[in-house]
Amino acid sequence: MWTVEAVSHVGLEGLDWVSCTFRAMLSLKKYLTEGLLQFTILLSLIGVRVDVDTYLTSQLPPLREIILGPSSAYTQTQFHNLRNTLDGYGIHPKSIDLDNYFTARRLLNQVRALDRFQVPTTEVNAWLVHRDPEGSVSGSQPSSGLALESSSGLQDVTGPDNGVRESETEQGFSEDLEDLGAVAPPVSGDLTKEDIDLIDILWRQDIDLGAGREIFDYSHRQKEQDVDKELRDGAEQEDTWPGEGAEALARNLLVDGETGESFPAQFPADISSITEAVPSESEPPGLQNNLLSPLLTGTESPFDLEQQWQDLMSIMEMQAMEVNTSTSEILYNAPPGDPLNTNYSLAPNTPINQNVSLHQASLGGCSQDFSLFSLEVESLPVASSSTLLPLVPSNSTSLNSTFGSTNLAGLFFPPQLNGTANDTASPELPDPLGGLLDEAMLDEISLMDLAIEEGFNPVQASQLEEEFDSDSGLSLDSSHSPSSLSSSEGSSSSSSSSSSSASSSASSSASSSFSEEGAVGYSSDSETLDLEEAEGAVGYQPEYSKFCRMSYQDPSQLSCLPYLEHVGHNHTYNMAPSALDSADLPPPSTLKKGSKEKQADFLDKQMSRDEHRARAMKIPFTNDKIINLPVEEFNELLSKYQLSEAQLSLIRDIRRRGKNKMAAQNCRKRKLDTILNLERDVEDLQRDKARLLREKVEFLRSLRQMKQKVQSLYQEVFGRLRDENGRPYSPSQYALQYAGDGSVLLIPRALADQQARRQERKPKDRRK
DNA sequence: CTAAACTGTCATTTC
DNA sequence: TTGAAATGACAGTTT
Repeated sequence: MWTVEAVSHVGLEGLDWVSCTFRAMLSLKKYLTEGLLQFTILLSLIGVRVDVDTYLTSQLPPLREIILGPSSAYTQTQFHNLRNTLDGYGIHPKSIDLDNYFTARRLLNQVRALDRFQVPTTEVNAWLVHRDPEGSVSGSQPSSGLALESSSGLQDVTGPDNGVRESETEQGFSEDLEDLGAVAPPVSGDLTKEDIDLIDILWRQDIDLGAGREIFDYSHRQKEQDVDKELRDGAEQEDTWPGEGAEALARNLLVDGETGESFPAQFPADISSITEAVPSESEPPGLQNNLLSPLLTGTESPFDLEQQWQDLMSIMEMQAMEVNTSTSEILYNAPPGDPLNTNYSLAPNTPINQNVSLHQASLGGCSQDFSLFSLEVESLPVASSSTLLPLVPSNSTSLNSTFGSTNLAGLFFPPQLNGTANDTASPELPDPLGGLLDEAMLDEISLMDLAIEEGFNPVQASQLEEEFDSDSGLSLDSSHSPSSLSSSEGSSSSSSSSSSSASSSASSSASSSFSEEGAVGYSSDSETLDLEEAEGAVGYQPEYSKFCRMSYQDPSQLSCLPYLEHVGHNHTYNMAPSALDSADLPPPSTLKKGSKEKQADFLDKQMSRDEHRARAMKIPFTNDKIINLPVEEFNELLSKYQLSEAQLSLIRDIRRRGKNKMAAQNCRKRKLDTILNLERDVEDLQRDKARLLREKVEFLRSLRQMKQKVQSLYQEVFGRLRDENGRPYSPSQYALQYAGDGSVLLIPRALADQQARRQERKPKDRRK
């Protein structure tokens, strides 16, 4: 259904575009916007990171999410870090894994950067400067094909605001660097103005999305929330324990969104200052768009684009679906009204065809793994004996070709392909972007091979992205933890189901280990417990979503976060009861005192109520153990310590609640699975029903044809029969009867009627 | 600000 | 009989 909607949507857009082709400015901008978007998403889908997203304005916040899924925040963080790494700016010294990762990827990214598609910033800006004298009047009334290029914000670019903006940009950037604890001067020799702008734009876009870089750092977000909370009601403290210095520290220290580095900040947080430094944030699209891309304006509805790209993602999902079912799906989607309607199987033809066009337009040649699509495309005409058949050959050839002008035209002219003129081949369509985008795209496509050689399969990545709802193409590691794989269960009928189970289970070890071990500072064997937890208890751990809601499904990746890396590797704490109190206190004299305190503070915020209670009651072991230990070991553990009645009661409550919590989670998961399974069953049954109905229609049709054939043969034979006088028999008096042995007898009509009646009764009698 | 979704908890039932 | 699991219901929190 969505496919039809998506295609029709694109088709409408396309018609609109066609009608406005030569009026052009708005249309061209729209065209370019869509084109860039499609281009970007397409490449993102196949694993080539083109940061056109960067150049899109804040009006398109969902884009990143659509491309990368909910994990995009993490990817974004990576990207910032990547740029920082590439540009020589400071990365957090503690994030060794991250550094290794980026070191490993640096070459590829540098190579990519060489050929990076950079239409919007420098080149276009310069071009706009040239256009300024003549086209600065207004962008809304383009009179020629060229004038239309002058976007509405041209004045702003070259006007006084530009200088202001640049200075502000640099100011903001230097602030950024300061915030990052940068080791390089704000404008180093390696950094071009373009780079600065790019970074600025990236940053700005992040802010556009509602947050600074900090948004990608959960610790920081959490800390911010906590700090805010503390500021709001400082008396709320439920459980206080020694080490309040951390909180005091938290008031003055903020964690950098990318590096995790602490830095002093005046309240309110740095976001506000950033926003002040970048005044275009709050301004209407004009200036901003100029900065980002003069080709883009605010005319495009984000929702439409979002819809389109969600549809695109859905198409990618469809790629993973079983292709053989397409026919029955078609039947299923057809209006089930009259099964005898001969149009029954033909009804969805139009959507099908549009669907094919969309595939070509959006996905053609994007991967070598396209056999599914071509299969589908080629199999569709079988089911749809329609006038749209001639389209198929061109489509299949296009599918097999690489990105060229043809496919680009298909990419950027989906409207025409999907519109009424389905047969019109794309090559003769005007392609103003042709050369420009061709090269860029081809370059990126060629670079895609590098990515593949790197062990990164874009198709797999996109599928993984769908399955696990995480791990964007540039995630650190596409491998998932064993627990996530093992617990993704066969019961998961749909992607959502599998994603929930996988993500939750994958996260269980990470979340619990961090929240417990990191926060409390004891329990050296929480990992084994976590494994048990993940395997034995279905592994649905909601703390995960609290802890790193952003993207992390793979616990191994957590180590790449600086502030988590410290925690994750912190196995130095032991569970000795005597060490508890000292562990609770932040280590007084360490080099990383500040960060440790901060982490303790942060992780403290992550603790559940029971954990706080346990800490308050000085329970000498982790809630993890309390909850997950078998009864014997649990009792054994209790016997080791001399606990007060209150402590024992609390421990029992914690155990009960913990067990019940997991039970509730399992229960809900089970419920959800049941619902999903039922849903799938219903779908299957409906599919079967549709298939059976179709077969019935076929049988009835063939039966009718055979009857007609028999009737005509009967009449022919009967008409040739002559009596002894050479006259034909009267049909009213005689009839032909088929004998069991295949012979045909001519008998009187009355006798034939009698026998017919008998034969009619017999089945009825049998039924009775 | 509100509705919906999510999550934790309790009470009770089931195994 | 007891403990653990399952589940409905409710409340608090987040989106």
